[in-house]
Amino acid sequence: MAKSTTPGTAAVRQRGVTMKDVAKHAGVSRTAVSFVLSNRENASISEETRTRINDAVQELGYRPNAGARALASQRSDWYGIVTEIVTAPFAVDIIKGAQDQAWLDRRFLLIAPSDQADAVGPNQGLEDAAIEKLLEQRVEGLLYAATFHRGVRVPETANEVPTVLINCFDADGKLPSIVPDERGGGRVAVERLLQAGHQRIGVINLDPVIPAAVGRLEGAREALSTAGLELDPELVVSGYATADGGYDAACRILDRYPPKDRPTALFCLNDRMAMGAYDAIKERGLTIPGDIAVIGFDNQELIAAYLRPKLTTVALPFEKMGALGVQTLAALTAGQPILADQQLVDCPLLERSSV
Amino acid sequence: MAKSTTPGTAAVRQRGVTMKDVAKHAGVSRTAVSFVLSNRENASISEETRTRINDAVQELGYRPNAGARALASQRSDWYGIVTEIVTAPFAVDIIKGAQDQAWLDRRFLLIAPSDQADAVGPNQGLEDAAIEKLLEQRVEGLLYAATFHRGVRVPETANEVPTVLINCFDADGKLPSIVPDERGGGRVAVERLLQAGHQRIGVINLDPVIPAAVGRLEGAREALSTAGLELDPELVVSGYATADGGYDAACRILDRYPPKDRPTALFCLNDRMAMGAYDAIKERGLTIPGDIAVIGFDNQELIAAYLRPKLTTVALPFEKMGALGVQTLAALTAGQPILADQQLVDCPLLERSSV
DNA sequence: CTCGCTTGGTAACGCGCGTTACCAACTCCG
DNA sequence: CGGAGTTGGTAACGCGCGTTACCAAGCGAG
Repeated sequence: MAKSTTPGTAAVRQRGVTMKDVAKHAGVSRTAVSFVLSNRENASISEETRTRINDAVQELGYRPNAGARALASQRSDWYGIVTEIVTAPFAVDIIKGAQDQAWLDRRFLLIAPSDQADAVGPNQGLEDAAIEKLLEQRVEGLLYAATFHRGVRVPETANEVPTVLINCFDADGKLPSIVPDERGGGRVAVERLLQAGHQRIGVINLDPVIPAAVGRLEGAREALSTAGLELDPELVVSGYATADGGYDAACRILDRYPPKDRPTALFCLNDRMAMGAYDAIKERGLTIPGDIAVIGFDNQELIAAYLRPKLTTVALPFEKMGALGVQTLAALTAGQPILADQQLVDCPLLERSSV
Repeated sequence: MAKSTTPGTAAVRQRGVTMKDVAKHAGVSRTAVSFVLSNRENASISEETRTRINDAVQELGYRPNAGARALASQRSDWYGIVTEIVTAPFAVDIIKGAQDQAWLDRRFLLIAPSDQADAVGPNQGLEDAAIEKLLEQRVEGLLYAATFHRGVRVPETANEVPTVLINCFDADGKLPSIVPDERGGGRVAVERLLQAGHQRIGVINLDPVIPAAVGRLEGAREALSTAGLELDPELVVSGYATADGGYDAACRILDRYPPKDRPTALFCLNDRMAMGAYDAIKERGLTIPGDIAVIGFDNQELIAAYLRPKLTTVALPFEKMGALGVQTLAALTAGQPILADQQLVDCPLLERSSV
């Protein structure tokens, strides 16, 4: 094999500089090298040899072998995250948040796919296999993240290592979890509408059984009751969680009343439905927010930030949940007690131009 | 520490079953265990002891230690991907495609963040650090992926290992890359419009210097000239690559002509601009696709699939590029020659309802 | 019987590193 | 001057596994 270093071909060999090479180059023992590289407190290495070793590291371009280190030290500095987000990237910011936090903690995040989404799908095995693979890598903790807030059942194997659920909770109630504060989000949304002077507020609801719908609606009810109002059941309509569903629901609610009785604001329980509601409103010659204010939920950037007018909405704190997941895991692996079995994370209001 | 196996706490210990344990349990040597587990051809292990060993593996719940294996065998089965996609997840399907393919090849994908996006950003160091970390894990190959098609400069260190660029190309022209066939995409889009009978086609252009704009426009020109038509420069307007930009551009193009001279179709060079164009069209009381057909580019699901009517668009083959990246890497690490320095991947037309 | 060959294994080394035990040479103090 | 403590290191083991020697028993052929 030629010595050429043609980039991008297998001819480029790993340099393979080991601690032994460094030691020889610096004229010391391998142990000494290990000591200075790991910055041991009670090392007792003279300043002079210390710099000599560091120089050798530089000159040879030594790079520690993480695998060997993990083997010897019995800790890998890895967390694993298994998630269907890889497959359905709606909540990809969870990964981002986790990744960033892990990076800060000088840890690596091993990302493995799952497909729990379709319950007992065709390749249910994938998830178990993924966890198995992660454990083979000797991850020190496991994150389990879902694309939408719901109860899940985590495979048994996950119990071998500290595990934290993100954007979902353990149906068996044994594992700690981190979920959005849907109720608080619903409350803040309706408070915003009330503050803008709206009293008659229509709600475009999701499938009423999912945790998101339950929580957000409850929050809405709370906000209204604090203002001395009640949620008129007639003003709550459900639909498919799509733009079409939102369009249909908005049409129903808008056409049901004469203009003066019409709600002056719509709280759409997700942004996709808000997108459909926009069409229904514009189609009727009404303006946003002039005639009807709209507030969404989820803060799907691609929708909320590009609708015209831009959609005021409540954000799902994906990134924060991811980061908190890693922090919680760090606490667990360090043997610290967890703060709470289920941590709620705020859903902040994002003001744009539709209210 | 109590023996309780409270899940999710540090009390749960790694089981730590090693090959030695398996060997003892099966009454054989560790070597024998290693042989059957790695399915050696010329093993010469009797069928009987083979099953005895397998049983022991089952009973003890033995799980190989990937790190130790990597250390001994001098191969990690890992690829690294460094990408700003973690930060700006527009092209997250690249990761998905790569991950799936890697999974098929029984390899792991180590995902590390980058922020090349902002040229010489505040933490330019992040990228180098990320690559460094990946090399410490002894990845066998490197993928480098961008959120949008452009030239990049990859840090030197990446040369120590086979490297493939995805959705970007090496500004120095040394590394193999995989990019979308923008020109083919532009052609197929305009062909679709021509086929629907449109002759007067407006183009809403991106920033004219980026590769995507150049390629797509060239493709459009090709399609027209094949049909004996020419691209009227007056019908090409540029704008910011946002919904607002698309709205403005569409307004300009629509208001410039009397109805009979107006283009009957708009080719928007990305979906966000198409989203804005929708508004401009509807605002003028025109229907899609009745009065004006619209075709987009990128296939951003959240936009294209939820616009009303659903947007016909050309898809960027993110997933395929990711998969192809891993395949190319596999070929490189196996010492096979690469197929081509720059591989183009088809951008397929996605028919929906706006043409 | 003996030589050579197959079958069914095992002992032992090394991968790169963390860590513990130990050791020689210098102080310092009485 | 002798012993205790400090400074500046080193030898050697083990982490879990792949792999290469090597070896004993059985067996057929000459």
